[in-house]
Amino acid sequence: MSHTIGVRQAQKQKTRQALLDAGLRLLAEQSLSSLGLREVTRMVGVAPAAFYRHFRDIPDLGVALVEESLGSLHVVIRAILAEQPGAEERIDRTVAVVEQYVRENPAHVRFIARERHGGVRAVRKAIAAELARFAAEVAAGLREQPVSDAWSDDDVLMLAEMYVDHLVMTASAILDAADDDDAVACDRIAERARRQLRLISLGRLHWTD
Amino acid sequence: MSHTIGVRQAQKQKTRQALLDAGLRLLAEQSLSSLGLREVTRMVGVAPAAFYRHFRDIPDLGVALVEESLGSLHVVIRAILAEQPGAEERIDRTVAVVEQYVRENPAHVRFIARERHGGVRAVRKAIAAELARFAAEVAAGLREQPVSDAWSDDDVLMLAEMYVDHLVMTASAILDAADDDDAVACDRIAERARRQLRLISLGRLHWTD
DNA sequence: CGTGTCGGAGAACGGATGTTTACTGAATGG
DNA sequence: CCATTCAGTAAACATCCGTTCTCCGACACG
Repeated sequence: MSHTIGVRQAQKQKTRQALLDAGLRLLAEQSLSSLGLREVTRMVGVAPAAFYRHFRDIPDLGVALVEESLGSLHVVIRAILAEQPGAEERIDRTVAVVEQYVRENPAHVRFIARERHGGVRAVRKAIAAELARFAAEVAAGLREQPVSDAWSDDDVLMLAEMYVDHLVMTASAILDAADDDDAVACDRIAERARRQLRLISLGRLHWTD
Repeated sequence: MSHTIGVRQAQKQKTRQALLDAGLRLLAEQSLSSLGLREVTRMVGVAPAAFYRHFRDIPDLGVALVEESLGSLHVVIRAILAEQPGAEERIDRTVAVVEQYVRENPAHVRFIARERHGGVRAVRKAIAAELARFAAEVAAGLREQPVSDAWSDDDVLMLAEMYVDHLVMTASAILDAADDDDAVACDRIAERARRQLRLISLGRLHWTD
């Protein structure tokens, strides 16, 4: 294994992570543009000035949260694209994976949905760039499927972007229902998502007319 | 014409509207949860305490902005649903209407997109309720088309919700591009939206299999 | 082992915040 | 015409904010 470097750096990264966690927790009930620096440090239990050892300002922390949030989403995308069987099973698995991800990472999902159109330009741009990368990744996955043989690259990307948008919207909708402890609404949204994916899938089959 | 009541009430509504306008303007570069009461009154040129004559607090002003914003969106929905000719012209007109609406009401569009998943619960709920009403209205419009004859009411509503979501996302995307004065990106997004609508339309035609 | 590095503490700053209070003066309506 | 209503004013309140400064003490390393 690699040489363990620095009790110093280890502690620094620990508090840095604590700041990120506290920020994410506080963002459950407000937007990034109203998140206070002192608020974050207070929750971690460090002096306000310590914040500057890790981030230039709050938007900077926001950008770091984008990387953290969408980094873990990468796993989800790959899991969905790796599915082998037919269209129907694929859709079921996709929605199931999204449901599970939302259940396990509610704060990250909420953060992305909230700040995607939020009040901090730098964070908006970071999210948009990352989602564009996801769309490209999905497009590459779709390309490999025989169904896309007659498609132009532009159209494949268009479809991929629709999938990504639909994924974010679905995740956010499930989260909203989960916040109200409304399991019935959760299932209803999941079923709706499945049918919407089926509809898109149908359109995809008949695209080349 | 009706009896003109109250120079008193007229002036009151005038400042109330001024507060709403100022709030909407300030929300171009921040979220509602960080909008300051004093900030709003300062821009209007009125004492901070005067705010309380019109709204209980900032979230209250937020829900008033929801009514104002989505009230004007009603017109767009009806304009789209009233289209008579074939599917292709319908799609073109739909996107054109959305483009025009975004160009004429950028602040309202941004507000809805931003606060739909924003940090203020009351506003989120108000937007969700209003969008649900839109979806119901769209569903009623779709029901009347012969294509939907074999559809269940649930499926029609599912489709309507997809249209509404797609509409909001498209409007927001066009707005983002317009903010960067990127006319090319605007056109690209509009074209993408048209193709996505075509894909959905295709799926719709083959749903009953 | 001794010296330099550096993450964090603590205090202080000027300024902005939401809310309440007592008030003014013009429109209102009997 | 006169008493009342009420939108808006002005000042004061306690708090909170982001940022800067100096200082400390534990780790790093030659």
